[in-house]
Amino acid sequence: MQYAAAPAAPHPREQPHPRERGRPRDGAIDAAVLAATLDQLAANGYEGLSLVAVARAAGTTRQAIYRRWPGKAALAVAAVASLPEAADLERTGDHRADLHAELAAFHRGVLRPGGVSMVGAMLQDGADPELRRVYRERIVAPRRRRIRAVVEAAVVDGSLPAGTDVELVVAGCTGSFYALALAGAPPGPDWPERMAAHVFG
Amino acid sequence: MQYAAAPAAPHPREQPHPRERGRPRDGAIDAAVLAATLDQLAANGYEGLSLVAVARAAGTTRQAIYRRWPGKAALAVAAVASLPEAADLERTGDHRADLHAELAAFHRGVLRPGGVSMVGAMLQDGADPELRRVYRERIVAPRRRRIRAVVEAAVVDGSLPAGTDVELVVAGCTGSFYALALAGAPPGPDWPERMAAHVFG
Amino acid sequence: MQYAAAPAAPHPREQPHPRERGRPRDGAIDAAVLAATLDQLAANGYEGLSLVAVARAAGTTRQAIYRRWPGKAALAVAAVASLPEAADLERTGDHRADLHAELAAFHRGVLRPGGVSMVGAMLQDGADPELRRVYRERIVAPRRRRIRAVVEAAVVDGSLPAGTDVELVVAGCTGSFYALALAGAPPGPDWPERMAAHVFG
Amino acid sequence: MQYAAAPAAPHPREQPHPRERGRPRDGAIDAAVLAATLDQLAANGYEGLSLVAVARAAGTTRQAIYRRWPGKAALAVAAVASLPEAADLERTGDHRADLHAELAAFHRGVLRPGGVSMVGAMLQDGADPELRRVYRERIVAPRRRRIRAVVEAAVVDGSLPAGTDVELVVAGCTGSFYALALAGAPPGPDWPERMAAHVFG
DNA sequence: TATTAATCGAGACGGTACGTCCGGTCTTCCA
DNA sequence: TGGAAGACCGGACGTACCGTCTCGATTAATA
Repeated sequence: MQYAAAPAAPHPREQPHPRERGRPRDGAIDAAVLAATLDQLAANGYEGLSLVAVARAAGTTRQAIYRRWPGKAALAVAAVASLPEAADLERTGDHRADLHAELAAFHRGVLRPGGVSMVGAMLQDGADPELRRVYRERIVAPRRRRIRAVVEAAVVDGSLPAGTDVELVVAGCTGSFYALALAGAPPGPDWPERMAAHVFG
Repeated sequence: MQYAAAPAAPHPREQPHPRERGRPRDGAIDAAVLAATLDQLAANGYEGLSLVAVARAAGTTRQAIYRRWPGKAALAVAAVASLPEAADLERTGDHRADLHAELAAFHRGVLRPGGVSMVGAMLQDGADPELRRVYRERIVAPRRRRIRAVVEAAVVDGSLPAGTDVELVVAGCTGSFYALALAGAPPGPDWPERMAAHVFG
Repeated sequence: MQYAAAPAAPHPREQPHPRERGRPRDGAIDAAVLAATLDQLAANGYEGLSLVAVARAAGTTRQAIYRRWPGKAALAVAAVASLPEAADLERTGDHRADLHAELAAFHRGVLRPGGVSMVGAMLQDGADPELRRVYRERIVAPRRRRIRAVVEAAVVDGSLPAGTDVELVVAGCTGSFYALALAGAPPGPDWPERMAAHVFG
Repeated sequence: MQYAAAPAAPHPREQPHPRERGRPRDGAIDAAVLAATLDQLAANGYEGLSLVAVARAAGTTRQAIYRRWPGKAALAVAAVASLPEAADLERTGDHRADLHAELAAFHRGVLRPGGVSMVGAMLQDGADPELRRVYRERIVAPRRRRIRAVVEAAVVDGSLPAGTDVELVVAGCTGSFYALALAGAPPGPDWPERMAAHVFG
């Protein structure tokens, strides 16, 4: 179990009767299923995600999954949505140090088991559109927003030239990691520092 | 196990005897299957790629496919790899124009049906190692080599500063595309030009 | 591994938990599949028995068949074994009439569709040992036991000489049928009577 | 290789031009294929007879088989027809000794590797009718004829009663072996003697 | 001696069946 | 009512076989 589900996430399928009748859902099953889903998703991609394997790994049955989510795609969405969102970092005003800190956080995140695989899964057409949307909203967008803030601040105070194509700088930061991973040469632990030096050389 | 479908080796699986023994493969089947695979890939993505549908669309049988490629994944790689790889481009000496041309070729390639999906598949841990190796050798490495040549030439003649981190520049070129695709904002047709301008601003 | 389809155990595979858990098997499928199998067996013989055709004729799927029997051979055995086994017959004390009745029952059984083919399959070295064991236990042994009882009773009361080789008499009863079938001259409907007369001439 | 093909058997498929042109057939292939076919037939039955396995065991290819026989059924027929026919035995006039000798010959034959399996294969509906016909003519009928001759001679000279059902006596001789084999209790080496004693007790 | 024609090894091809796995739905018992 | 177990349909996957076909290389009788 590599990931912890976000604790505040509401129950995926709203109960028809808000007044809960009968036996209540076992919350431990939600967590175990989501964690197992993330593992499977990272290890085998969306296509290789097997509900029977998830149920087995979570110590429950397929039916318990279908009671909570309408299908495979929704389960994957929920699993990704349960990933903890990185907290905002302190800004020091030293842009290079700020970017270094952001990229170090990104690096730690993407190097978690299955992190790169998850990126790969999200790039595939087969993935459910809703799944990709949630992943972007919860994982990709916040990270981009934070990196962009650092870069824009640098442009404002003249650390970067005025005409800088901010979008490409931001995309190049995380993108260089993907490109190197795809080339079979994932960058080493000094990558965040090198990247920050490259941008603010 | 060899999956390559290089244009110089018309039959996907290298024959152990260079002198071909037995009835030769029907090249029309190779072409029809690859074309049908690309269609299916574009229409339904990798997950929706069905060998029986491919065989039917190609007017042949599943067995003829399995004779050529060991399975669905290899077929998909072969289909993408079978598309005409951009020949080595003329160098004009104008580094910015050269990089623009290279990135335009990359852009065309990655926007082909299933191109991004293929990148995603190759980033996943579950992918067959041999498959990833072939993909890197046939697709990723040549492209990186060509882009690197342009960047290094620019460093040599002073168009880029001496201490430039060439690897990060190269990785940032294609990587920015991946990052934008992952963010749900795949760059538009002016991306090669913007990227070249960004590097050689 | 249990193939038996005894009337007292309606589900072919014994459930590990005597208290049945989960959704129970649909008995109508068992019946429909066995009936379709017998039809196919009679029409095309064992070799021409196709599980997909059986499933289609039974209005179900191959998977439902594989849930019940491990394969084609076991299905064929179950089909033949599923037909009503002659109950123990009343002994009249008239040994000749008793033997006649037993052999008539055997005759009816072995003339059922696929009956002789099944005997042939069970004589072959390639047959699954477990399969042969079940066939012997459920089909062959009871019949032999009943015929032997008649013959032994005849020896006891002097209708047959004291030194009679009972085993050979019993084996000769059913065996003569096999020998004639092998010779391409399967005996006619008077065979049970002739055989009884031959033994108790 | 358990069996030797009959040496005098003519080439299975007549050559269209009696004047042999081109490369002549390799007679060794005929023999090797027939022997391998008999082995496979005995080991796996007619259904389990695989031409690719036969070709491999015979050190040749499927095509060489199809050049000689039109298909699987014809190959099996030819293989069975190649079995050496047992020579007629000397009659001593001692009926019991004569029957003993005949049954001993039958016993030796049926105990050869795959002998019982071959009987089983011939009892199955799936076997080609022509195949069964040839087997009967070449193997079963001569044996029956010889045993019948002994029994009829015994009836003629009064060793057996006048009204004896000769057909059932003959069928019971070999049939008892089949019945015991089917019951999982194949008779031991004294069976020919016991059987002769049983008939002429 | 050169030609001709058939065989041999090898393997592709269409078609069909087998046995396994998964997704999504359902039906039963038990807590 | 939820949970565990498992049956159900539909469909895809990968393997094996049959009978036909098309290659290159070989081998002998003929021209």
